[in-house]
Amino acid sequence: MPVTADSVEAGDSNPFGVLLRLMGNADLRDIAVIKDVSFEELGGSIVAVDAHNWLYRYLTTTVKWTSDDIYTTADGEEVANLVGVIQGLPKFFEADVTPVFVFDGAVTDLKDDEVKRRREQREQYEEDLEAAREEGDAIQVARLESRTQRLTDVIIETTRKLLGLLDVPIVDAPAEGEAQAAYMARRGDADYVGTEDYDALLFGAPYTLRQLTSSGDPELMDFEATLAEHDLSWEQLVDVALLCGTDFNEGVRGYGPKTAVKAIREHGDLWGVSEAEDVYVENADRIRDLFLDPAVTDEYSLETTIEPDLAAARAFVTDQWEVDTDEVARGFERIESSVVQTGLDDWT
DNA sequence: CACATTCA
DNA sequence: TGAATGTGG
Repeated sequence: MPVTADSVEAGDSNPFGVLLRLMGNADLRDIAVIKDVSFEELGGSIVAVDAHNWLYRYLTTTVKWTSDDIYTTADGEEVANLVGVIQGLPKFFEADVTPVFVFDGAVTDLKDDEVKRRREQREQYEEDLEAAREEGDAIQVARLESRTQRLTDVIIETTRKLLGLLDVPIVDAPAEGEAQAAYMARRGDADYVGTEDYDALLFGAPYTLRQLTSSGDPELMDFEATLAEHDLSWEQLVDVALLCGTDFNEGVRGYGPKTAVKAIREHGDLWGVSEAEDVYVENADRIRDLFLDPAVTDEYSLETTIEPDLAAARAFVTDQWEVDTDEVARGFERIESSVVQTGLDDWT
């Protein structure tokens, strides 16, 4: 599947990086076949991690409980991501799981409206935040800060740099990282897609791991089992999502997961439903295509032998960025011992 | 996105 | 029971 630039806004590398979610598709959870797995049984596998999703997860949950000044440099640059990376990687290494971080490329123009809405929303939050700071309302400040959290260029760049020093493979998606990760998994280059996003299912990711950032065991979302469970084709599953709502469209009022599945099965596809039940989904064909045939690339190489330059990585985090916490120190120790023990090192 | 609450 | 809506993270 070649790179198709049709549906991608050329050269527009998401300048906002905002990940405020105005609408998601948690509705898909009710449809998806999900089972619990243990991290141990993933040993030896490769996980294509949706890098933005993973980072965001760390920035909004794990890291935010440490105090700001720890990861804010003298110039006011917030690099909590460095803590997240060092804290999050050991989990993979210790289970002998090789992560591959897939970064987003250009933003799809269909998402323009969405991005615009998010930016406006963010600006509003920042105004409120300023006001809350002036009033000294600490609780409100904390709440709004979590909402304005975003992946800045510095965060993306320093994350990439650090992953590079740790010899963790990186892949650059032409558009959606999620789509690229799913593609790699479908080709068999990765065993799983790692993301919290249910969209992975719509991109046809055979197996998706959720909750990779939390301490418990992950969830496994099974694509084929999901289709079989509801007797749907991939195309039909996407149509179901179009009715419920995706990142690219608002759902049709009155259609949740149950109703949507029922309708699609009854009428075959979205057009059948449109005709029979008088509903309309804007840009349906384009969005459909975005999930079924997204812009992806074969230009990637996966080096599964990880040989981190720990000295350089430590220097980067603690000296250059002056992030020196117990969490970071422990994270490095765990990385050091796990990489050696699990044989991710190439000593042959 | 998860979870709780409310409405039909 | 399922859909819609609001809140917290």
